[in-house]
Amino acid sequence: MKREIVRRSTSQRELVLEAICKGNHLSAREIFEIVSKKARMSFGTVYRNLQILVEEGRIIAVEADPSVLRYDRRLSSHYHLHCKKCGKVFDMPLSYYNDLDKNAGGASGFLIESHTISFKGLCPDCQKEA
Amino acid sequence: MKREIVRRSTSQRELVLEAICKGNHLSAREIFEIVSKKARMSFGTVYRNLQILVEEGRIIAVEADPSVLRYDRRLSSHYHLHCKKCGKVFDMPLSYYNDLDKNAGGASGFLIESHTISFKGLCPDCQKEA
DNA sequence: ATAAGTAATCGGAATGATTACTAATATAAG
DNA sequence: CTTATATTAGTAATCATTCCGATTACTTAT
Repeated sequence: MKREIVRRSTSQRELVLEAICKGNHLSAREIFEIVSKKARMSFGTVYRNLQILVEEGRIIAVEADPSVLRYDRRLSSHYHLHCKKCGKVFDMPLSYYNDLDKNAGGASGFLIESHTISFKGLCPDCQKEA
Repeated sequence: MKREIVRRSTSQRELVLEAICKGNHLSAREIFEIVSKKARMSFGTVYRNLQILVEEGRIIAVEADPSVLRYDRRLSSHYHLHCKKCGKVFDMPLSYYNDLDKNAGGASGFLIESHTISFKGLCPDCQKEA
């Protein structure tokens, strides 16, 4: 019998969410830097609120850059590209392959919940410089 | 004019490679624990040799578990599943979608080098327990 | 065989992301 | 307003990974 946690609305949580919605694939550090200018804010608070927002399904954690988790507002599932040069993460204009989970699960014996596809390459800006 | 680095064969490097080939998707820490029983070995040496072996194309780094890089002998490109419960990483029996890179690059303006697909779910053993 | 040049090693310190902890604060409900 | 407890700030701790300086050990040429 676990007690139900009743979430409270706090300015810090709303500011974190706002930063994510305005920004693009921000890291916890970047979010902290934006939000700490507008309100008193500690690092732990950023991380805790990111976990809560993910749990509530309001944002998603993006793992395209292996060195750092990035966060994005929740839209329909999609894929990402990580630019080798500038390190930024971009959305890829492909829709989610629903069939992939079913197909991959069937033959293999794994119970598949979801998948992510991460592309590696160069973004348009970095191609120009090269 | 960059000087060519001439690699030397060392017992540490061979032991790292051997551990990877015998094991399955080991982390740097796990490799260290195996190899340090057989020879004098420091952490930095494990990491340096992992980088070298990846560079030489003899092993690959697998990013399916976001919290830690794992290493695998180099086979034909394939995909991985990260079990939510036990945390292990498994090979998925699917062959690499060569077309995906071409298709995704064409429309988007990105120059795509490669992609990875990571599945999340439960491995057969963990399904039984649940 | 010896010396020179340099790749590789050890061991530990440094870094960077993330998590954990504690006392103080703030919110929702009665 | 009071109470219960979710949330916070601030800091310490953890964990993976990288970096660095001194030493060791291959390799090649003498």
